[in-house]
Amino acid sequence: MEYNGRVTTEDDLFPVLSHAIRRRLLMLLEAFGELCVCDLTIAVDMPQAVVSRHLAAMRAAGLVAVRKHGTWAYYRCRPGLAPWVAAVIAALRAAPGGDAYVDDARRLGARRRSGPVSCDTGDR
Amino acid sequence: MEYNGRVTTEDDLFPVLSHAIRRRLLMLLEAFGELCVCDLTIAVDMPQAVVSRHLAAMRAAGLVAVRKHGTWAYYRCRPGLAPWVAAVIAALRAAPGGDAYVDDARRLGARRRSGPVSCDTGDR
DNA sequence: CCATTATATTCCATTTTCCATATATATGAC
DNA sequence: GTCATATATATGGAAAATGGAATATAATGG
Repeated sequence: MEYNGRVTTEDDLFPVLSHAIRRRLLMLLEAFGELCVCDLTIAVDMPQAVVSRHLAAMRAAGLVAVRKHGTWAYYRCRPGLAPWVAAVIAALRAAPGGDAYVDDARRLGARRRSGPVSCDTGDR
Repeated sequence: MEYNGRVTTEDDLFPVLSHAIRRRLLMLLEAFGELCVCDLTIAVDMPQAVVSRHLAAMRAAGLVAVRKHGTWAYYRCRPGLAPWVAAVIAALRAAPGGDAYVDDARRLGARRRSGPVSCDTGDR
């Protein structure tokens, strides 16, 4: 149940990167390492169902992996991405729309600095 | 009339690269430098209207530029692409779907080697 | 002028994507 | 067991992408 998703092809990667929310989620996971859906929902300020559906698309494309612990689902960038996929993501980080990522990280960081949250430990 | 299209953003680039025909057209333009629509139509083996519409989308996204001479329209990769865009395209070249590009280039090369064609010179 | 060739665009039907909303599932607290 | 929370999925409808076919535009040759 650790690794899920397939090998990422062009037909998987570019449609996934075509949506701004999915790009923002990807940048957040790269910056923070591992995040649960509630963190991501707060960061991008979108309904939980929307975030969950976009994460499912990213998982189906082989971009992210999930680890489930208790009620929470912790998403992270899938390790061992093909070099060409990693290169595209690296290039994305230098794209002009970086302001959105900064705002997202700030929202998330504010929540984290306000004290530990339930999903930080996985205990409840 | 030389430079057309806008600065390419993430919202432009990734939808354009989401379609296999557009990726194939881009790889062909990178490999051959400048090609007219009739060459590209033969290379990807699709109806001319389809090729023309995809090229229009790539031009609107700022990825390619057109030079018109006589009846022909010569498309090329737009010079001066933002570094992050160039990096994505370079990564694309290393993606697994490269077989299609090889076939396209072979089809086009066969036409070229069979003698000069009208659109090579721009004369008729 | 007319005919031909190269390219672009329009119209229509189909498919896909997206969001909002509601609901389902699962886990843990009590 | 009930309740609350976290996450996933289903449903319905709007918007966009796509291809096929036909047509429009534009340039050239005769």
